[in-house]
Amino acid sequence: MAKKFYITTPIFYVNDLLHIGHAYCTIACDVVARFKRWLGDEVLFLTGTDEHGQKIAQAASLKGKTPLEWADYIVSEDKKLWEKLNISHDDFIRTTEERHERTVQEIFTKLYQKGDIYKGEYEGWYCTSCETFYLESQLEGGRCPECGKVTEKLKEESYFFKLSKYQKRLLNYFDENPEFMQPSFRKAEMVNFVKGGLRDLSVSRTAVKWGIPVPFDEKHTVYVWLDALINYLTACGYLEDKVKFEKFWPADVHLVGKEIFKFHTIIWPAILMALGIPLPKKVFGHGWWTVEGEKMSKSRGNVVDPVEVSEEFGVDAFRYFLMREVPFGQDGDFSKKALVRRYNADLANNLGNLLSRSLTMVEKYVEGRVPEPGGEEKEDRELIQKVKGLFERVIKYYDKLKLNSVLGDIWEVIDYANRYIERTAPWKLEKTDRKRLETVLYNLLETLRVVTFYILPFMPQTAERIWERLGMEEKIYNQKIEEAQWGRLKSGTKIKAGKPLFPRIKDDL
RNA sequence: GGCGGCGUAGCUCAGUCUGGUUAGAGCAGGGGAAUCAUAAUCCCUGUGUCGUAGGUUCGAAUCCUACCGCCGCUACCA
Repeated sequence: MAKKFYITTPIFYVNDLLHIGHAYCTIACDVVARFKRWLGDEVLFLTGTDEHGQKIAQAASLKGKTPLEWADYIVSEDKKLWEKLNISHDDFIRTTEERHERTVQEIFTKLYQKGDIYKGEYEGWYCTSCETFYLESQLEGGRCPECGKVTEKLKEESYFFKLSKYQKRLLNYFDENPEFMQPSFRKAEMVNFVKGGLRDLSVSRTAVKWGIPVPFDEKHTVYVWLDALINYLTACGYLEDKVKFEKFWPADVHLVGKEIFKFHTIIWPAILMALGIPLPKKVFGHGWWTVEGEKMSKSRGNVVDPVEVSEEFGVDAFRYFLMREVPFGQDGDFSKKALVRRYNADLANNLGNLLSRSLTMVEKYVEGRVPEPGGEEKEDRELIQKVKGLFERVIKYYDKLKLNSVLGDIWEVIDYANRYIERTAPWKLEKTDRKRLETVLYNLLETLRVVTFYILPFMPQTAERIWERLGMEEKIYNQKIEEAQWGRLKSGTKIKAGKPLFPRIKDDL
């Protein structure tokens, strides 16, 4: 029976176009989703957009649009980006969709009836020109942190979620499920935070009009975070498809940025506990990208546009760089210099050149056809062992989402294959030992063929291109996992030598 | 302020939990080989105060203390 696998990105706020950080998160999910599909799991990979809230209404009116018109525009841009980056999501949820609004209202009502949401008063400092409430701690010298104007203390009617009630249960859960939060250094911060005491959470607003109405009290709208988090339930059929819900919930991985880790590891679990629903198995908080050593920000004007980078270096090179450059979970630095270095060293010199030299030799020495392998010698066995051992090593890393280590292991095999060529020196064998030559070339091609399966989740286009070069007729996407076993390459297959996969980039930057 | 983390080769880091061979890897640099290949590849090449000062120990990058430097978290802004 196929296992299920439910993985999510956050839903991205539609206040602006997406940047490298969003692309990073989504590409990482895509890699994992593709790998799991290859394993034969039934995958639900979800992404989408968070469309409610004051900021969206403001952004829209600034452009002379209604909030929904504005959201529609951003959504169409987001979808274009995911297509460009080869993102293979199964669903794209928008919080303005009817299926979601109904789910949120249902859940709000349920929690209210249960007593976990109650009506109270929210006390805060209100800035009339920004129409926003602030906590005392957010004020800068008693003034609005946004516009600097004087704020006034106001009380607002609000519904509250009894977050405080779940403090103990959360700590117990963290304790009993050490894998729940990753990376571990962020876990410590969360545990600490909960230990410090939890206050009930205001989960409705009367000042915010652009939001989902509280069903039994329409002057309130649902707080955007509650609205947003519930998307994970909506999309797997919480309300409308019991069978689907039973199958996919709980989510296997919520992959989120470190800045929203807390919402996913504290507030979200507490809500689920209140609903009596199992918690997601894992929440992973990834790091941020700086650019040329500097924090990325609009005001600095250094926001990296994923479209631009993919157009300049290729989508796969971009995907590769993001996944390879930084241990997953840590912050990383994006620079063209670093990208070019990775591109040349890993993609052009190691992988690309390995393919080129292998295919050329097959063309020159054995008429472009996969030869018949003969008896194995020591270096053959070493190579084959490396290739065969890849699966076991890689799957451990996938479980921990150490995607950069997955690539590290794949490239170890690629490096080894280059060394294998030097050791066996086929150009000499060509003159001295045809049988041995054929074995060596077969092993090389077979190594490339198997490795291509491992490259596929990271660089789908590249995998497809290598696959074609190797003379495979079926699409690699349709291949079952068994095809990655050593020795499935058929002798006699006609290969297709061609231009370099990754032409070297002159690094005069 | 409170809690936590980090400081190892020019650069990025592994190793520290479970103390014990000459402290490792990649990239960059230097030398050489080879010629199938995208001047790619392969081989050789690092005497590094393992932040500083103490301590524990037969023995510490690894445990403890202090100090210096950097960073994260400290809720309702997505």
